[in-house]
Amino acid sequence: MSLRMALLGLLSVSGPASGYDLTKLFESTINHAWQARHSQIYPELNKLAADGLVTVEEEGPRGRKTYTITEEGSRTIREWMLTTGPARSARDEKTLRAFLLPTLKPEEALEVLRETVRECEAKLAVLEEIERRPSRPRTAGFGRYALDLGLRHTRMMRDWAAETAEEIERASRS
Amino acid sequence: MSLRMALLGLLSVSGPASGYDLTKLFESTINHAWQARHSQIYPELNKLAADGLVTVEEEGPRGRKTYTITEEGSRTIREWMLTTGPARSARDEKTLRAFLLPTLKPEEALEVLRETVRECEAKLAVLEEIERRPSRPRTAGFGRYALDLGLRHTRMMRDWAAETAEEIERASRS
DNA sequence: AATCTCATGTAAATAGTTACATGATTTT
DNA sequence: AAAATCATGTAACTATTTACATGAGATT
Repeated sequence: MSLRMALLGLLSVSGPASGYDLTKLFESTINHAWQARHSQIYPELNKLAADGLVTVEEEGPRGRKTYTITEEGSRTIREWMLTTGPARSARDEKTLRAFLLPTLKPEEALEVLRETVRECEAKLAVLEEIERRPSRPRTAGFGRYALDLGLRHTRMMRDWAAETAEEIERASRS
Repeated sequence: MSLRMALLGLLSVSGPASGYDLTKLFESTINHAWQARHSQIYPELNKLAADGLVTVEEEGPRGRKTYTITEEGSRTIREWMLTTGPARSARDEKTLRAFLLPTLKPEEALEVLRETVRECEAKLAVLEEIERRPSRPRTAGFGRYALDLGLRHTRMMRDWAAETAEEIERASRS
């Protein structure tokens, strides 16, 4: 269901787009909250069209199909957004690794944490660069929230890794 | 692969356990980073046993099987933990919803954000309660990192939702 | 005796990944 | 002319969810 909603959401906020566009949009916007390959996106768009939630308004060169969200599609995404249910799937391999840190010896755990700090800082540099450059008006509002959450999440992770490393270091010295 | 590693990790840190125990451990510890039902856990444990990464050392009443991690299992989890690869899957439906907030009208988005704040605060109360009560020695180190990250994540989310709500309110007043 | 919790499993369906397949248009 | 990018798709495999199925032991 989430993939459907992600696609409807992107079409709703960014306007009409092709499967190819959506694949790239996925990568450049919601990538850190949800991932999908073109091999999953194309069939899903066909299903969405069959269900009347999107339409192909335009066919361009190289077989390009431009999808547009329909009234029914808009109603569907709106209802999903307003549905409050605690049944939210959350999977994060990085966090999983963090949980399993105690399986390692202190020196090994330290190395993993330091690597995490480095990765977070690299990601922060990218996100802060995006923050500085003005975005195209079409995705402005959308990008704002996404970016802000991404920045906060990455900083949180970096701080946790750094402080946990310090704690382990202190403990192993005593 | 992640489910295998989660199971090996839990067995490594918490000691021998049954599929039933592991199902509950999953829920009570790494639930916010990874989920798995018993219908996925039981077959995976059988595969792990077939691959020699765990053994059934003990069979109890009601067909209970107590799994223990083997030397090879320990080597496997250790290698996975030390492998740094940027190929980490991360899926979070809550964050996805946050991204799609611009599909809603400001008043609706506000309501969703306020609900998010309430949910985070409820979750924080639970986590802070766990933090206060002393844990059993067997899962102490494990619980520490998991809990700390969970607390930080939930606070980050709450603050983001609250501040974003304020921002939308300010914007809609002008 | 009934109900609850412990305990394990399988089957069917949906979701997601990896690999294969093809061809048009644009850029160098 | 070659290489890069645009563009869509399918097949096979793996992962995950939902629903079905069963029975033992403990508690009320």
